[in-house]
Amino acid sequence: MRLNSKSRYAVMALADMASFIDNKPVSLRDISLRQSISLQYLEQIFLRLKKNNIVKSIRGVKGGYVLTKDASTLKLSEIFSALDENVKTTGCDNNSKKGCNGRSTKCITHNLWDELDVHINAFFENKKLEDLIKN
Amino acid sequence: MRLNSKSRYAVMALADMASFIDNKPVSLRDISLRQSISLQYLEQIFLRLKKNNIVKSIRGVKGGYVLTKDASTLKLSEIFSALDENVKTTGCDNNSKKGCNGRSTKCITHNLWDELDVHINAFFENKKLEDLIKN
DNA sequence: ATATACCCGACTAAAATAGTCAAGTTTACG
DNA sequence: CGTAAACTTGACTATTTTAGTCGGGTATAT
Ligand code: FES
Ligand code: FES
Repeated sequence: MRLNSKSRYAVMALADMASFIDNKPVSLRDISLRQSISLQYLEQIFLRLKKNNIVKSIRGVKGGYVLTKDASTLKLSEIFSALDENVKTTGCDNNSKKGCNGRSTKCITHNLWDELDVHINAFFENKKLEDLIKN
Repeated sequence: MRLNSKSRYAVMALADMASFIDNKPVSLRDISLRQSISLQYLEQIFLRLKKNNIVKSIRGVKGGYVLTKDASTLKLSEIFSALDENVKTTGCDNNSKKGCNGRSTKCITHNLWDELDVHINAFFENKKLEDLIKN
């Protein structure tokens, strides 16, 4: 099981922002340099974060991004869902009655993977952005 | 985060075997039919399981596979590692001192992903094959 | 004016995934 | 003995996902 780089970078970038507590906007260029993440990749990521109201943008010179909520209330699960990075270990469509094998009942492992999803999501639900900057 | 089909099928197939408690060998053909998994894919999977001593094989007519240990002691983590399906959410080489960004120190999110790995692995470590057949 | 910084859609090389194919070997059973 | 059932093994492939890049915008402080 891997984590994709978009999510990893998103958390990294937001943690970077949060560690500079002055509420001036932070430019992606700065994050890019400090964290060694491609600027153009960051732009892609922040578009998503913005659309999902995790950051807001200020355009023009001296512009950048600011967090819309405090790092102490921002959950990792919010960040992940903003990037469509959802945990899904089942092989079937969870919204359907059908199983991963195409049959009309769920397979013998379905409940296990369901439990696993819950287990992993709990981690993201309980972690706040703040938790990783007070290090 | 997804789970690959090899691991999912491996657990499914082993659970199938474990639910027939008579200790006669179970043929892949039977598992294939009961669980709707491609026979040839199962062969590939069981090669791995055999090499890692999770099952043993009996060749020839009336042959098949049998579990080498009891379902009550077989941990999911053993199955996963047999298939090289390891949890790894960090972006860096954990054995190296270097960070995911190529620098000489670990990045600001490294400890978080490390914690996540531990969290997920704990699930596989605590789950036994038996847990999913007494349903 | 102009440089800084966000905005956004399209594109792509490389890797991973989810299998299939083909050609064996071994052994129970009639 | 012959044969079918079942394991063994390596190679191959189509598709999808990943991890970005490219290129052309628009807004605004100075
Ligand atoms: S994983 Fe949902 S039915 Fe198999
Ligand atoms: S994830 Fe290990 S250094 Fe970034």
